[in-house]
Amino acid sequence: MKTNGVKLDERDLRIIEILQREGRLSKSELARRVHLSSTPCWERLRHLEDAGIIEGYEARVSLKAFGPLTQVVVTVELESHLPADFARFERAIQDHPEIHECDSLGGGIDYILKVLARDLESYQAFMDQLLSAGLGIRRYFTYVVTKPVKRSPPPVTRLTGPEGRKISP
Amino acid sequence: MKTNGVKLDERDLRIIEILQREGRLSKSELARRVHLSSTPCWERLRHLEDAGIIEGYEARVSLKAFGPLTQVVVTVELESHLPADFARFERAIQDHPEIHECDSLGGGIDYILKVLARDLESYQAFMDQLLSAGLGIRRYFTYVVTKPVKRSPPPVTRLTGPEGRKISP
DNA sequence: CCTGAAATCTATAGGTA
DNA sequence: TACCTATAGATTTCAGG
Repeated sequence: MKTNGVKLDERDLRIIEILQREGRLSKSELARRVHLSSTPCWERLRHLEDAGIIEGYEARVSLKAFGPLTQVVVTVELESHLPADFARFERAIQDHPEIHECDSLGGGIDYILKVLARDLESYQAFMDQLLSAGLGIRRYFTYVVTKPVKRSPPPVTRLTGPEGRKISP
Repeated sequence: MKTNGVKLDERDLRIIEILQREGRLSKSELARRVHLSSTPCWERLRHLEDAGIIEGYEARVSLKAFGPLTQVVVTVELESHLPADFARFERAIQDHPEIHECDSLGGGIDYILKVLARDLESYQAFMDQLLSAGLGIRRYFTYVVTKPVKRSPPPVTRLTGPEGRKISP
């Protein structure tokens, strides 16, 4: 990984913070918010994007609007922990849009998945298919999401020191 | 909840799909992509936003760029399952930006949290503080995220029938 | 759903401290 | 280096068909 560090000052962090919550704000309004004229603000934003600090922008969709839908959290333990087995599982995960979140975990659970399905029946049909795919899944646990309690952008700007800080893109 | 259903056709779903991945696409380019001129496309988008189907837009930030950071998945079980206890816990969750995801679950775990911290030490300090806050947490399990495997927009447009479908906003 | 046009925004050029 | 103003070209928004 290249570690050509980049200094981000308070203004850069503020730009990030604003766009994490209002991703489609116009560049001119953004400039107003951070007390800059449009050019330097535009240059800062371009830098944040080019450096890969801002990776992209996403519309956030209301699941309720499309409801009824079923969200499920699934924990997965694999049969075997050889690197090739992990790799095969992780590759397969990418092919299934139903799985929209997956993290590898330490501490007794190998993976945690977040699955979106029309209902529990189609969730189970999906899992049956996944289990039959020869991915070396030893066991899994299903936890239905009964209520989404909170979803907010990762607080990256709060975890960086108060003064300018090196960032590795 | 008002259930004034709204019909979404293929074009609307396509608009949603595109903006879920390219949230800052210009409206004129969006119109090009869905083979419309800019006015009707603009009207459709405005409707999706006004109806709350598209809730907002977010910049996606690279956690690696801000690294080293520690992501932790935490499962929580409460002492007591009275509605007031759930409510108190859920209210408290909102006040902590470190917790950027929280879902209420069925199946033996009450809540699952996603916590972002600078390192394991500050994660533990945060949890100690949360445990001392009198939220009725009986026990919790910590699973460090060793590798983010996948993150993609929820596939809402795939879960809706092929023809126009009623949506409740 | 279209065209057209005024208001606004974007991206760049050129200049100051 | 970091900021500014000015401006041509693109985009957004809306009126009218």
